Amino acid sequence: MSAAALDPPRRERNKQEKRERIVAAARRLFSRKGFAATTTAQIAERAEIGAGTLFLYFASKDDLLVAIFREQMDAVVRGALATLPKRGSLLDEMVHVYGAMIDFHERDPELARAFVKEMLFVSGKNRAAVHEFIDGLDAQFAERIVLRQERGELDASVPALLVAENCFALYIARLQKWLGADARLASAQHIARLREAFALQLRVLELKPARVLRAAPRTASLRKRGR
Amino acid sequence: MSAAALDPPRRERNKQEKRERIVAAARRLFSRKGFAATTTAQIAERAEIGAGTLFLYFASKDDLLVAIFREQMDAVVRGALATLPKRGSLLDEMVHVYGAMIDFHERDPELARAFVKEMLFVSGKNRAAVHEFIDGLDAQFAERIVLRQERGELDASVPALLVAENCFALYIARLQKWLGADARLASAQHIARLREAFALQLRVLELKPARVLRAAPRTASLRKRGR
DNA sequence: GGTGGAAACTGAGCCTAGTCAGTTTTGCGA
DNA sequence: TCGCAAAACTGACTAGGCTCAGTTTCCACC
Repeated sequence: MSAAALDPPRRERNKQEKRERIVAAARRLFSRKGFAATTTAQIAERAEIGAGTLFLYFASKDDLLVAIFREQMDAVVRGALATLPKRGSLLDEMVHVYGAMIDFHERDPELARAFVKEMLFVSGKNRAAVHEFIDGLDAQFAERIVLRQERGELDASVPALLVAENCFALYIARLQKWLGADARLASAQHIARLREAFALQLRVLELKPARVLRAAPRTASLRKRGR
Repeated sequence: MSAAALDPPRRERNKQEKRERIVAAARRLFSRKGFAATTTAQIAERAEIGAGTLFLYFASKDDLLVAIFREQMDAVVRGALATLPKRGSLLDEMVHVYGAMIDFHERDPELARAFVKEMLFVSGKNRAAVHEFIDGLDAQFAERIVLRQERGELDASVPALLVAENCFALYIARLQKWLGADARLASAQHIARLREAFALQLRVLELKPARVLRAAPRTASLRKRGR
């Protein structure tokens, strides 16, 4: 009926719209009842599709979560990059961006937990998207490192991309530790920890003469930081 | 019958023995048919217990996997620590130990994948065990760092434990990336990558005058390493 | 040696992610 | 306008992890 003046890609449009309905339904239910307590049948019902249709769009419930979350992380990172502190140090910039992600994760730790657990293990289109996200982030910071290296502020003999990749590794590993814990630290504290870790990695970029200043008493270097 | 001269803790002994049977059955089935293809019912049958009994000993199938794997990793690390290269650098030592773990993971990537995905998110007794394992490993390396700091070989102003923790983070993050990939690199290549990452982190420990030697051409620092 | 109650155990059955044979919708060429 | 192949969709069904009400085993105390 009335299949009149629709752009040729009607099929495509329908599909896209259906996908949106699924995502919207899932988002709502996940945040309302939690990830584990939401069934795929409920999502399908709310999206007004058959129970099996959901799996034509997403390979699994986990896949769906990762797709949703990754899109949101994109926005978070874009926002953070747009509000970088003027004249801040590289460390400040990194903490600003990664801190924004951490704050976001803190809003719904159960979802974040499931996402962080899955993100590196999804396959298919989502896997590519996740890795593009990570590579993009690494590239952003690598660029900012190079910028400073060219300005002579940082040691130019250090491979910038590798530093950026290492920082992401520090972020993800600590995030997992944080979210994996039953009793969770406040995000502010977690960010402070991450800053320490970053600072240590970024020291390799410091120009040589600048160091040595505050030499700690030797035994202090093994001291356990309060947990 | 003949319940004669058994030590009082019979209950305890039975429990321990039953746990062993479950672990043995699971190990065998997992390595024979893979993790996903093994059902908890099969494990229970082989261990000669009821289907529900398994869950009195392990909270979930994942929990069981983590318990088994962690015990094995203990052995791997003990072995690697016992065969540390004499007179090797700190980097050599780290690559020796973490490389042994990677080689172990390569033997059964499907199991390793499942383990690595779960290990930081398990709860209960297993969670404590996993974190003891990690903390123990970090402490080992921190000790070796301090040793060299005291000998004057490394910069004593750098917090040793934090360096060790960062290295573990690099290990775990890269391991996840490696195991998450569909087409997997040979472990030797993966170890080489990890070595690079470690090397970069460990530079912070170098004594100041030693650096600058081979200054790379400035633009080279962003160059993408071949993948 | 008997007994009460706790700890350990069992397996039928529940729940839900994911499948697939069959049905409907769509786009296109005649 | 019609026919038809391919794409999209459906929901009854399956598999398997996990639960829990009921049963058995164990042991401390009489």
